[in-house]
Amino acid sequence: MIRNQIAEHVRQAIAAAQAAGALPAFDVPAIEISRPKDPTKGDYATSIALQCARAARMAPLAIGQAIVQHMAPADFIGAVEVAAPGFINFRLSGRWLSGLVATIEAANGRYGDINLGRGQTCQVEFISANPTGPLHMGSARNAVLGDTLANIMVAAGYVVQREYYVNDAGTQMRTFAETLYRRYLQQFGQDAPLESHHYQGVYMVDLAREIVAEHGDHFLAMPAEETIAALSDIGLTKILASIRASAEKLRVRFDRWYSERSLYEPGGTFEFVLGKLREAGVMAVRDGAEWLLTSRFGSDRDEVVIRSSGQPGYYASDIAYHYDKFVLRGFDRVINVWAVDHQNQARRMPYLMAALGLDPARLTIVLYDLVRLYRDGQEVKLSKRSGDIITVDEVVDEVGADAVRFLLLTRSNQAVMDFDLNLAVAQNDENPVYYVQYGHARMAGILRKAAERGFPPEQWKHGDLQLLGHARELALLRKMLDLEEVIEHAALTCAPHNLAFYALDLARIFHEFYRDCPVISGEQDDPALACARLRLVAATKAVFARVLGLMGVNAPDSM
RNA sequence: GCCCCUGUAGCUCAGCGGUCAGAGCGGGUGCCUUCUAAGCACAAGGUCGCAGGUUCGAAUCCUGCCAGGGGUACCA
Repeated sequence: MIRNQIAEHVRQAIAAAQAAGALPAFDVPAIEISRPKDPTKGDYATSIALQCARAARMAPLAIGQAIVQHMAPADFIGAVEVAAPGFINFRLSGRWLSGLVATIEAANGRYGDINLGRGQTCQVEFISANPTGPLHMGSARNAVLGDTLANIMVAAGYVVQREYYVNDAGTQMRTFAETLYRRYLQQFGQDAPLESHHYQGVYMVDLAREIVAEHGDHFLAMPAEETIAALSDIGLTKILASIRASAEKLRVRFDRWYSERSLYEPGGTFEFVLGKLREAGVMAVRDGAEWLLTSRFGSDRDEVVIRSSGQPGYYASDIAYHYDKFVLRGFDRVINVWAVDHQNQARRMPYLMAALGLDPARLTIVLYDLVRLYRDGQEVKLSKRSGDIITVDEVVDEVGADAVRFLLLTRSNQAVMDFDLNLAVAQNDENPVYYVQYGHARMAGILRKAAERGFPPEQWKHGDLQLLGHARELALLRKMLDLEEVIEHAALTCAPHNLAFYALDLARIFHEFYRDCPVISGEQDDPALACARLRLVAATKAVFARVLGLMGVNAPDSM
C-alpha cells in the first residue's frame, strides 16, 4: 500500500535528518499517513512534525522543513510541501499514478486484495434467524451485512467460512411445533385454538395445509406428543428450505448450516465442554441451577448454564457452540452478526470466551440496528408473532436483489435504517444503486463502441499510460488507488457500508470524467490518447465490477 | 435506576483527532445532431443536539445535560 511506502520514506528522512544533525535525537512515534480532506493540499499528509515538536524542542514548521530536506527522491512522489501549522503534504507523481492502470490490469479482477488476514481462518456466522417462519427485512439486513463482510474478509486475505446457526433447540422450537400441531388439527375441523404465545402468522396455516397435502390425516391417529415431534421435524425442514431459498434470492449462500440441537446429542459437545468447565472449577450450583462463574473473569454477574428445571439455558448453547468454533474447528477468528436486541448477550461474550480459556479478541460481534419499512410515507410494522410481516421474498420480488443489497449497505451498522420501499423500487435517479450501475454500463458502452470503431482491446492494450494527465483522469486514478485502504478499513472495523459510499464516490468521479474526457469521440484527433483512455476506462470498469461484486450487486453492461 | 446506540444541509445519511464541514435526493439556473441526460455544470442551503473540558488542533476524545431507539430474566 502506497501509504506505507510514504510512511517508511518519512521515517528514513527523519533518521537522515537526525544523522545529519538537522534534528536532535528523539524517539520517533509511529508515523501516520492520512488523506487531507481538501484535495488541493495533496494526496497524503502527515502531522509527524507537530507530534514531534515537544520532544524535539523545535517549531513544527522547522521540523517539517528538516524532514523534507533530508527526504530521498522517489518515483511515487510528485511534490512535497510543508504547510502551517506543521503538516507535510505529499502529491503523488502523475507518472506513478497512471501506472496504477497496469497494476489493476495485472490484478486480473482481484485489484483491492490485501493481506491483512495472512491466510488466517475466519468464520462469519450470520442471519441465524429462528427457523420458525419466513425471513423478514431485519434478517435481510443481517444477510447483506454478513455476506458482504464475508466477501470483504476474503479480499482482506482471510480464508472464510459462512455459517447459519440453526436454533432448532429450545422453547421457540417447541412453540413452533405446538402451533403447527394446532393448525394441522384445524385443517380437519377440530377445535384447537392458538394461544397468545403461539405464532399467529398465516404462513403456519399454509404450512399445515402443505403437510396435509403430503401426509393426509396420518398424524391424527398418533398420540399428541408423537405428532408434535414429527411435525416439528417436518416443519423445520420446510422452513429451512424456504429460508435457504430466500437467502439465495439475495445471493447469499452458506457453507454450513449448523444445528444447535446437535450440540446436545449424548456424548456431544455440550456434555464435553460442561465436563471441562466443571473440572476447571468454574461451575457452581446455586438456587438449584448450575452457573458459570463468569464473575471470575470480570463480568458483573454469573450466568445460568443449567436451569433449576434441569434444562440447559441459552448460555449453554453459546458455550458449546463457541467452543466448537474455536477449539474443535479451530477458526482463528469468528465474526457473529447480531441484531442490537442481542447487545446484552454480546457484552457478555468476552467473559464467556475467557472462561473457555480463549482470547476474547478472536471473537467479533457485529451489531446492527433495526430496519423500519416505509411505504408511501407510512411505516409498515414487522412482527412474526402477529403474522403481520413483510418477508424478504416480497421485497426482493418487488425491488430486486441489487436495490435491496445496495440500499441496505448505505447505512452504517449501528444506525436505525428506514427502508423506503418506494425509493427501492424507483427505477430512476432517486435510487443510488442505478447511479453506480449506470457508471459501469457507460464504461461497457465505451468499450463496445470503441471495438465497433476500430479500437478492439488488442489495439489499445499497450496504450501509453503516460498520456493520462487530465485532472479528471488523475482524480479517477486517485480514487481507484483508495480501494485497498477502503477494504482494509472495512475489514478492520467490520463496516461493509464503506464499500457503498466508495462506489458512490467512484461513480461520481467517473461521471465527471465521462463528461470532460471524451474517450473515442475525439480519436481522429489523437488516437494515442484514445488508447490510453481506453485502458483507463477498462481498469475503472474492473474496479467498479470488483466493488459491486464485493457488495453482491450486479454490474450490468447496459441499462 | 443502570448500560449500549443514534442526534451533521429541507429529506436520507457519510465523515469519527488534523490543515476552508461532504454525498445522494428535493428545490433554483443552464447543458442532449458529438462515448447511454438513470448524466454533468453553476449557484443556494450547516451555531456538526446543548454546555463545559482535554489538545498546538475537536463534528471527531472526556464529563454533564436534552431528545429518539434498544437492552437490562433460571426467554432465545
